Amino acid sequence: MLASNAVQVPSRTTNRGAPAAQPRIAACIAPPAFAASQPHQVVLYSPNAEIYGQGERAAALYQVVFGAVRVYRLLSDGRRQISAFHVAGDVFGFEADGHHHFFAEAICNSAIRIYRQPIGADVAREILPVALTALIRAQEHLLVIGRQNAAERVAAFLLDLFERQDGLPQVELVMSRTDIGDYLGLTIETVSRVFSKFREKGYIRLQGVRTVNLVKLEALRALCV
Amino acid sequence: MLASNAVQVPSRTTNRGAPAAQPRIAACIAPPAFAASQPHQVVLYSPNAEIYGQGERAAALYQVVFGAVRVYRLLSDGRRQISAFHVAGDVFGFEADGHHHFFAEAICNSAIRIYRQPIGADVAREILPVALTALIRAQEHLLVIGRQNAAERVAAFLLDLFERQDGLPQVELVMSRTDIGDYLGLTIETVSRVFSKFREKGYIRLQGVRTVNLVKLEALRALCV
DNA sequence: GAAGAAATTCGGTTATATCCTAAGGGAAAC
DNA sequence: GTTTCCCTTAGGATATAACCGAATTTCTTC
Repeated sequence: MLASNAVQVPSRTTNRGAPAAQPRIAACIAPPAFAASQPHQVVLYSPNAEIYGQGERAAALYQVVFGAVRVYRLLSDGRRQISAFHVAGDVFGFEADGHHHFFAEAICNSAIRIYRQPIGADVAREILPVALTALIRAQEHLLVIGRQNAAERVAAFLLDLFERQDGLPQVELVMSRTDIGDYLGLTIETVSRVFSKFREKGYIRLQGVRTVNLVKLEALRALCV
Repeated sequence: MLASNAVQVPSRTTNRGAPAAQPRIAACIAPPAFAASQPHQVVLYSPNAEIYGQGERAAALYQVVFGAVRVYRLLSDGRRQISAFHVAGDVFGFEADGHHHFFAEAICNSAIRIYRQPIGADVAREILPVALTALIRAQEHLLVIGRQNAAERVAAFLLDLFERQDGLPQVELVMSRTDIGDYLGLTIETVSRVFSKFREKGYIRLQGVRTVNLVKLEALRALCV
């Protein structure tokens, strides 16, 4: 079905999660289409498996078929900043100079569609709006972590997930508290405290640790205006 | 030379700077070219003049001919996050959905080349790498304000200016301490204190308030690795 | 050159989030 | 069913940067 030389084997395992498993080539499922007309392959990744690493040559675009991905950068002492989470349908892996400036890892079991063709004018026109959306998201996130306090950051995070889920008020957190903290520029203790405070105030209801019901949307919205 | 209906008049004045002056149409100078083949106009802006505002319809791309621009976003209580500074040659004003999500203002007297044409496939291919560079810059800035302390942020800021100036160790700060603070997610007092500390340690030398000599580049680099 | 206004720097206090430690809970493995 | 491990929650001390007030410098304007 697919040539074996197309398999990408993760070269690196992070020190934050479980050992990365070998990605396997999946049957070609057909979920949210981006450029399905373009030749591509679909690769499966286990939790915490590296999809690409900082410094590697970049020659592909990636689209989440199912699962979730975190894109992040590290300081030498281990401090980590997650710049984005990606879920089904999202395209990521844009690089300007042929090299990856970030790490990308699967958060949970995930399937990633990989496009390895060079970008022609037609493709550029297709992915430009996707790249611009990512740019705006990143710049809006700058406001959140640069100028908002802990509660405001968490509220913005929950509302962002909410809106990405087409307004379903029950939000599934695929990522851990550590991931959320590293995305919001906070520690896990602070994230946990804010979740507790929101629960006490009746803004949210927690079913287990990974399921959040947004009860008082207005209160959350009022926090991050 | 240029049609008078092409003049863009700033509709809004910020509460942070001096009143905005009317932009005037400039003679067509010919500095760093981006898409000089495309039809465009050049508009002059006075310090603190608004180039575009959040919510306005976005139908143009902008390139700094000379001067400097800040792009920022506001919270309702006035907190401000500057997402980028742009200097001669930089292209900005990308928007994904036909609306501006940010404000753009001239910092000093500036000339801006404005391209109003819709983006075709050929143009998309040309500006995609520019947009991707902006995306990477924004995401790298997330690491700075999300995970680095005050000294590390200022060091990263100075080194960024240094590298954008092709390695000239004398850096001219076109922006105020307030702007720097709002770019780094710090208050002006903290920015000022870090400058003083760097001066005491011999990392930098200050000639006046707006001229910085980077004396110990290695020390600054060591701060933000 | 003098006066006024704005921007910057400085000092001290306070608040927020981190750091550190430990307890509690849930999922996976045995 | 039990154990183990990891993630999460919780509590208290600490540190960093914000906040407040004021002095100083720099730039404008006359």
